[in-house]
Amino acid sequence: MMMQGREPSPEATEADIEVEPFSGEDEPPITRKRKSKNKRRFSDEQVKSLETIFESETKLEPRKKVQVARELGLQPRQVAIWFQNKRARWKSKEIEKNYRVLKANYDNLKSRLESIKKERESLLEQLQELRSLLQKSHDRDSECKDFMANNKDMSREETETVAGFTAKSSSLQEEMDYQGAIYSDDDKSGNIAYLKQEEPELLKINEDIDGSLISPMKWCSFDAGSLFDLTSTSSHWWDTWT
DNA sequence: CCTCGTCCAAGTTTTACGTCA
DNA sequence: GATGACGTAAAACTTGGACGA
Repeated sequence: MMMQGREPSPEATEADIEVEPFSGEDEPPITRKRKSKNKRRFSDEQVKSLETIFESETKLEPRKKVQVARELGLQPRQVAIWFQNKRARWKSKEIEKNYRVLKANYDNLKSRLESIKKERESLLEQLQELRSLLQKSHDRDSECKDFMANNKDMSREETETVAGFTAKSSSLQEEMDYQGAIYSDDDKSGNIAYLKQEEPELLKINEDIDGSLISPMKWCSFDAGSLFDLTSTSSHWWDTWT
Protein backbone atom coordinates (compact mmCIF):
# COMPACT_ATOMS: atom_id res chain seq x y z
CA MET A 1 0.00 0.00 0.00
CA MET A 2 1.28 3.45 -0.89
CA MET A 3 1.82 6.02 1.83
CA GLN A 4 0.04 9.29 1.13
CA GLY A 5 0.52 12.82 2.39
CA ARG A 6 3.46 13.57 4.63
CA GLU A 7 6.69 11.73 4.80
CA PRO A 8 6.61 8.59 6.85
CA SER A 9 7.88 9.00 10.37
CA PRO A 10 10.61 6.74 11.72
CA GLU A 11 7.86 4.86 13.53
CA ALA A 12 6.05 4.25 10.24
CA THR A 13 9.28 3.15 8.64
CA GLU A 14 9.45 0.47 11.30
CA ALA A 15 6.12 -0.85 10.16
CA ASP A 16 7.16 -0.93 6.55
CA ILE A 17 9.64 -3.62 7.39
CA GLU A 18 8.27 -7.06 6.71
CA VAL A 19 7.93 -8.42 10.20
CA GLU A 20 7.28 -11.81 11.68
CA PRO A 21 4.77 -11.11 14.44
CA PHE A 22 5.17 -14.44 16.16
CA SER A 23 8.25 -15.30 18.10
CA GLY A 24 10.05 -18.42 17.00
CA GLU A 25 8.52 -20.78 19.56
CA ASP A 26 4.94 -19.52 19.24
CA GLU A 27 2.87 -22.04 17.35
CA PRO A 28 -0.41 -20.96 15.78
CA PRO A 29 -3.44 -22.14 17.75
CA ILE A 30 -4.42 -25.65 16.78
CA THR A 31 -8.09 -24.77 16.27
CA ARG A 32 -7.26 -22.15 13.66
CA LYS A 33 -6.35 -23.20 10.17
CA ARG A 34 -3.58 -21.20 8.54
CA LYS A 35 -4.19 -20.24 4.91
CA SER A 36 -0.77 -18.86 4.23
CA LYS A 37 2.66 -18.33 5.64
CA ASN A 38 1.86 -14.65 6.15
CA LYS A 39 1.23 -14.84 9.88
CA ARG A 40 -0.42 -11.69 11.03
CA ARG A 41 -2.54 -12.54 14.02
CA PHE A 42 -0.87 -12.34 17.38
CA SER A 43 -0.67 -15.47 19.47
CA ASP A 44 -3.05 -15.97 22.39
CA GLU A 45 -0.15 -15.49 24.76
CA GLN A 46 0.82 -12.18 23.19
CA VAL A 47 -2.75 -10.95 23.26
CA LYS A 48 -3.16 -12.07 26.86
CA SER A 49 -0.05 -10.14 27.91
CA LEU A 50 -1.17 -7.04 26.04
CA GLU A 51 -4.63 -7.28 27.61
CA THR A 52 -3.08 -7.52 31.06
CA ILE A 53 -0.97 -4.43 30.49
CA PHE A 54 -3.95 -2.56 29.04
CA GLU A 55 -5.95 -3.21 32.19
CA SER A 56 -3.45 -1.19 34.22
CA GLU A 57 -2.49 1.43 31.62
CA THR A 58 -4.39 2.25 28.45
CA LYS A 59 -1.48 4.29 27.05
CA LEU A 60 2.15 3.23 27.01
CA GLU A 61 5.20 5.34 27.67
CA PRO A 62 7.62 5.11 24.71
CA ARG A 63 10.16 3.29 26.86
CA LYS A 64 7.57 0.83 28.12
CA LYS A 65 6.36 0.28 24.57
CA VAL A 66 9.82 -0.78 23.45
CA GLN A 67 10.20 -3.02 26.49
CA VAL A 68 6.86 -4.75 25.89
CA ALA A 69 7.66 -5.19 22.21
CA ARG A 70 10.96 -6.83 23.07
CA GLU A 71 9.33 -9.13 25.63
CA LEU A 72 6.60 -10.24 23.25
CA GLY A 73 8.72 -10.49 20.13
CA LEU A 74 6.85 -7.70 18.35
CA GLN A 75 7.83 -4.43 16.75
CA PRO A 76 7.22 -1.30 18.89
CA ARG A 77 5.00 -0.06 16.07
CA GLN A 78 2.86 -3.20 16.38
CA VAL A 79 2.46 -2.65 20.10
CA ALA A 80 1.52 1.01 19.53
CA ILE A 81 -1.06 0.05 16.93
CA TRP A 82 -2.44 -2.69 19.12
CA PHE A 83 -2.97 -0.18 21.91
CA GLN A 84 -4.58 2.29 19.54
CA ASN A 85 -6.98 -0.34 18.24
CA LYS A 86 -7.63 -1.61 21.74
CA ARG A 87 -8.56 1.87 22.96
CA ALA A 88 -10.94 2.24 20.02
CA ARG A 89 -12.56 -1.15 20.72
CA TRP A 90 -12.82 -0.40 24.43
CA LYS A 91 -14.42 2.97 23.74
CA SER A 92 -16.91 1.39 21.39
CA LYS A 93 -17.89 -1.17 24.02
CA GLU A 94 -18.24 1.53 26.66
CA ILE A 95 -20.61 3.42 24.38
CA GLU A 96 -22.68 0.28 23.89
CA LYS A 97 -22.73 -0.35 27.62
CA ASN A 98 -23.80 3.20 28.37
CA TYR A 99 -26.48 2.95 25.74
CA ARG A 100 -27.91 -0.17 27.36
CA VAL A 101 -27.97 1.53 30.77
CA LEU A 102 -29.64 4.63 29.38
CA LYS A 103 -32.19 2.55 27.49
CA ALA A 104 -33.05 0.59 30.62
CA ASN A 105 -33.56 3.84 32.52
CA TYR A 106 -35.67 5.23 29.72
CA ASP A 107 -37.87 2.12 29.59
CA ASN A 108 -38.32 2.28 33.33
CA LEU A 109 -39.36 5.93 33.24
CA LYS A 110 -41.70 5.24 30.33
CA SER A 111 -43.36 2.47 32.29
CA ARG A 112 -43.80 4.73 35.30
CA LEU A 113 -45.27 7.46 33.13
CA GLU A 114 -47.87 5.03 31.76
CA SER A 115 -48.73 3.99 35.29
CA ILE A 116 -49.18 7.60 36.38
CA LYS A 117 -51.37 8.31 33.34
CA LYS A 118 -53.64 5.41 34.26
CA GLU A 119 -53.83 6.61 37.84
CA ARG A 120 -54.72 10.08 36.59
CA GLU A 121 -57.55 8.66 34.47
CA SER A 122 -58.86 6.83 37.49
CA LEU A 123 -58.74 9.97 39.61
CA LEU A 124 -60.58 11.95 36.96
CA GLU A 125 -63.33 9.33 36.96
CA GLN A 126 -63.60 9.60 40.73
CA LEU A 127 -63.70 13.37 40.41
CA GLN A 128 -66.63 13.05 38.03
CA GLU A 129 -68.47 10.85 40.49
CA LEU A 130 -67.88 13.33 43.27
CA ARG A 131 -69.16 16.17 41.14
CA SER A 132 -72.29 14.21 40.41
CA LEU A 133 -72.77 13.42 44.11
CA LEU A 134 -72.26 17.03 45.05
CA GLN A 135 -74.77 18.22 42.49
CA LYS A 136 -77.41 15.90 43.91
CA SER A 137 -76.64 17.23 47.35
CA HIS A 138 -77.11 20.82 46.22
CA ASP A 139 -80.38 19.99 44.49
CA ARG A 140 -81.82 18.41 47.64
CA ASP A 141 -80.59 21.31 49.72
CA SER A 142 -82.61 23.64 47.57
CA GLU A 143 -85.67 21.44 47.95
CA CYS A 144 -85.19 21.42 51.70
CA LYS A 145 -84.96 25.18 51.94
CA ASP A 146 -88.15 25.48 49.98
CA PHE A 147 -89.81 22.98 52.25
CA MET A 148 -88.72 24.74 55.43
CA ALA A 149 -89.88 28.03 54.10
CA ASN A 150 -93.32 26.52 53.72
CA ASN A 151 -93.39 24.63 57.11
CA LYS A 152 -92.12 26.85 59.90
CA ASP A 153 -93.75 24.94 62.77
CA MET A 154 -92.66 21.40 63.75
CA SER A 155 -93.56 18.94 66.55
CA ARG A 156 -91.15 17.33 69.04
CA GLU A 157 -91.50 14.04 67.20
CA GLU A 158 -90.43 15.72 64.02
CA THR A 159 -87.43 17.22 65.78
CA GLU A 160 -86.28 13.72 66.80
CA THR A 161 -86.63 12.57 63.25
CA VAL A 162 -84.44 15.43 62.18
CA ALA A 163 -81.80 14.27 64.68
CA GLY A 164 -81.76 10.94 62.89
CA PHE A 165 -81.03 12.69 59.66
CA THR A 166 -78.16 14.47 61.28
CA ALA A 167 -76.57 11.06 61.84
CA LYS A 168 -77.11 10.25 58.19
CA SER A 169 -75.43 13.49 57.31
CA SER A 170 -72.37 12.39 59.28
CA SER A 171 -72.27 9.15 57.31
CA LEU A 172 -72.28 11.11 54.11
CA GLN A 173 -69.40 13.22 55.38
CA GLU A 174 -67.43 10.06 56.13
CA GLU A 175 -68.06 8.86 52.61
CA MET A 176 -66.86 12.16 51.22
CA ASP A 177 -63.75 11.97 53.39
CA TYR A 178 -63.07 8.49 52.05
CA GLN A 179 -63.40 9.63 48.47
CA GLY A 180 -61.07 12.48 49.27
CA ALA A 181 -58.51 10.11 50.73
CA ILE A 182 -58.35 8.17 47.48
CA TYR A 183 -56.75 11.05 45.71
CA SER A 184 -54.62 12.02 48.71
CA ASP A 185 -51.77 9.59 49.24
CA ASP A 186 -48.84 10.08 51.59
CA ASP A 187 -47.43 12.95 49.61
CA LYS A 188 -50.36 15.29 50.04
CA SER A 189 -48.41 18.42 49.31
CA GLY A 190 -47.28 16.96 46.00
CA ASN A 191 -50.82 16.03 45.05
CA ILE A 192 -52.13 19.43 45.97
CA ALA A 193 -49.46 21.07 43.88
CA TYR A 194 -50.46 18.80 41.03
CA LEU A 195 -54.14 19.57 41.49
CA LYS A 196 -53.54 23.30 41.64
CA GLN A 197 -51.85 23.07 38.30
CA GLU A 198 -53.87 20.40 36.52
CA GLU A 199 -57.26 20.28 38.26
CA PRO A 200 -58.03 23.59 39.99
CA GLU A 201 -61.72 22.80 39.91
CA LEU A 202 -61.11 19.72 42.00
CA LEU A 203 -59.65 21.81 44.81
CA LYS A 204 -62.58 24.17 44.62
CA ILE A 205 -65.00 21.30 44.96
CA ASN A 206 -63.05 19.96 47.87
CA GLU A 207 -63.43 23.30 49.60
CA ASP A 208 -67.12 23.20 48.92
CA ILE A 209 -67.33 19.80 50.54
CA ASP A 210 -65.55 20.97 53.66
CA GLY A 211 -67.65 24.03 53.96
CA SER A 212 -71.12 22.79 53.15
CA LEU A 213 -72.02 19.17 53.71
CA ILE A 214 -71.68 19.19 57.46
CA SER A 215 -73.30 22.55 57.92
CA PRO A 216 -76.55 22.39 59.92
CA MET A 217 -78.72 23.27 56.99
CA LYS A 218 -77.57 20.36 54.85
CA TRP A 219 -78.98 17.47 56.83
CA CYS A 220 -82.31 17.63 55.04
CA SER A 221 -80.80 16.46 51.76
CA PHE A 222 -82.00 12.96 52.57
CA ASP A 223 -85.61 12.65 51.50
CA ALA A 224 -86.72 14.80 54.41
CA GLY A 225 -89.86 15.86 52.74
CA SER A 226 -91.37 12.36 52.68
CA LEU A 227 -90.82 11.78 56.42
CA PHE A 228 -92.26 14.92 57.93
CA ASP A 229 -95.77 14.94 59.25
CA LEU A 230 -96.95 18.04 57.61
CA THR A 231 -100.08 18.23 59.69
CA SER A 232 -98.49 18.72 63.12
CA THR A 233 -97.12 21.97 64.55
CA SER A 234 -94.11 22.63 66.80
CA SER A 235 -91.70 25.27 67.98
CA HIS A 236 -88.96 26.62 65.62
CA TRP A 237 -86.56 23.67 66.10
CA TRP A 238 -84.04 24.88 63.61
CA ASP A 239 -83.38 27.99 65.65
CA THR A 240 -80.93 26.06 67.86
CA TRP A 241 -78.64 25.44 64.81
CA THR A 242 -78.30 28.94 63.57
C1' DC B 1 6.26 32.40 13.81
C1' DC B 2 7.50 28.32 11.28
C1' DT B 3 9.07 23.58 10.86
C1' DC B 4 9.60 19.02 12.32
C1' DG B 5 8.74 14.83 14.83
C1' DT B 6 5.63 12.39 17.52
C1' DC B 7 1.32 10.98 19.40
C1' DC B 8 -3.46 10.16 19.18
C1' DA B 9 -8.43 9.62 17.61
C1' DA B 10 -11.29 8.45 14.03
C1' DG B 11 -12.01 6.24 9.99
C1' DT B 12 -10.59 2.92 6.39
C1' DT B 13 -8.34 -1.06 4.28
C1' DT B 14 -6.41 -5.55 4.46
C1' DT B 15 -6.17 -10.04 6.20
C1' DA B 16 -7.41 -14.26 8.68
C1' DC B 17 -10.84 -17.10 9.99
C1' DG B 18 -15.50 -19.11 10.91
C1' DT B 19 -20.05 -20.25 9.09
C1' DC B 20 -23.24 -21.75 5.86
C1' DA B 21 -25.41 -23.04 1.59
C1' DG C 1 -15.82 -33.34 1.84
C1' DA C 2 -14.52 -29.33 -1.08
C1' DT C 3 -15.65 -24.71 -2.31
C1' DG C 4 -16.95 -20.02 -2.61
C1' DA C 5 -19.68 -16.18 -0.67
C1' DC C 6 -20.28 -13.68 3.26
C1' DG C 7 -19.66 -11.73 7.93
C1' DT C 8 -16.68 -10.48 11.60
C1' DA C 9 -12.68 -9.35 14.31
C1' DA C 10 -8.13 -7.98 14.38
C1' DA C 11 -3.96 -5.88 12.44
C1' DA C 12 -2.30 -2.26 9.85
C1' DC C 13 -2.82 1.98 7.55
C1' DT C 14 -4.38 7.02 6.49
C1' DT C 15 -5.64 11.45 7.76
C1' DG C 16 -5.76 15.45 10.36
C1' DG C 17 -5.23 17.88 14.69
C1' DA C 18 -2.49 18.88 18.87
C1' DC C 19 1.71 19.71 21.12
C1' DG C 20 6.45 20.36 22.41
C1' DA C 21 11.24 21.16 20.87
